[in-house]
Amino acid sequence: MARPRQFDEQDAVIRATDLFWRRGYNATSVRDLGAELQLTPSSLYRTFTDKHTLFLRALDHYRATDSAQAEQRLDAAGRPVRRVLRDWMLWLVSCASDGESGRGCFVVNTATELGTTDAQVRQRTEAAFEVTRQALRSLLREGRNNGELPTDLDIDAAVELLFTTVLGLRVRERAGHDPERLATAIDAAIQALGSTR
Amino acid sequence: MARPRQFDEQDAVIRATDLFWRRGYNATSVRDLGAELQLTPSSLYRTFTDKHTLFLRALDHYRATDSAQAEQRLDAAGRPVRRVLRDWMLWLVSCASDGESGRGCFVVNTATELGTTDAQVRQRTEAAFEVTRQALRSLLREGRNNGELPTDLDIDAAVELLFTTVLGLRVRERAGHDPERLATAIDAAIQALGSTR
DNA sequence: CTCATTCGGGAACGATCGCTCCCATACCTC
DNA sequence: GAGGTATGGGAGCGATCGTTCCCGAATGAG
Repeated sequence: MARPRQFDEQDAVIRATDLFWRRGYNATSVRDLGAELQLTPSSLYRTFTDKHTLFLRALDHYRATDSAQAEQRLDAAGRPVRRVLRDWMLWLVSCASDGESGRGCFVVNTATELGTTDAQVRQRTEAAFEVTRQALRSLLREGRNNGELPTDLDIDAAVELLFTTVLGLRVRERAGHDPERLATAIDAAIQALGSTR
Repeated sequence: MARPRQFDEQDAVIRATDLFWRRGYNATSVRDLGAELQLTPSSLYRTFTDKHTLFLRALDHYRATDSAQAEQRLDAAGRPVRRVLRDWMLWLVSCASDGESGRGCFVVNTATELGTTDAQVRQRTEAAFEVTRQALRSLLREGRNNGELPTDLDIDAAVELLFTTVLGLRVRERAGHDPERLATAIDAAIQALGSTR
């Protein structure tokens, strides 16, 4: 029934995610979004309700694509655990640098910009964080079980350290820090897991 | 000559720092600042030129007080290096929680919000980061020299790991994460330094 | 005291903010 | 084809943005 859309809603969400990711929530205006998504204010509001709702959509899309890809790359699937972890972290601080640099992580940027002020946003960032922690936990458990990591490794402590390190790496990538130094930090974090094997 | 100020400029900078710290640059309006600093727009602009310049003043003030205090707490002065490091990191994630929580680190918040877009801001955040790294380096060197840390400790790598961890801790404090988990991450980071002594 | 100078207070500038409304247009259903 | 419906385009809403200007008040210098 009625006239169909002339734009792809999913594509619009992708462009919105990119813009929010680079500039943050407050620095991105509805008119910026309109120009980037190539749709008028009326279409934008009819489709996405308002700026805040579109931002939540962008966060959800980021989690369903970028975050999901990160989680997938953490799946060992028989490969050496240390290698998987190292490649994963190196990818985290370099993937955003393809083409243009300093985007960091959309979730981390959002968490620091909005803090705990927005309940809906916080729920999503926390969920994204928890997924990462769980993926790290699974990987470390697998490494400990198959002997690649020390049998007395404190998984909970290692997860907290690695997860915290990852957040720091994301901040540093956003801040434009030297990739070699980030690589040094990554190797040090992995070495902290212990020396078995 | 002429009429003197009725307000304390330094006190105004302190209040401005507090506001920028909590809300970030873009989310803080000049009128918000005026209400907090209890001065009219004309006084604000006559004294601080404009919003951006006042923000730089706030960043400088933060570095001269909070950052300087952090650096000071990293000075071992004969105390055990691990203990100094642990107390320092615990203080980092708890000091901002006195009274009101989730402020994180003003420098980290700024670096993630503005990224590398603002040259004047970036210069200041990078300078603050470098000070922290140097303080960590000095502490680790002292620990290695007096036998508290392994003699074969890779100082550069350890600095990168600790510094990255600290940034992650700041993000997590801002995000309202459980202090106990942050403490777990801190202990894991220190344990990663090695087991001598 | 006089005067130049800077102050505090506040109105108001143009621009932009997030958002709404209207209408001709284009499509699906019947 | 006719009718109902959601679309795209765009003017424009009130509010707020960062900033400027003006003016009476208060002060130090001569």
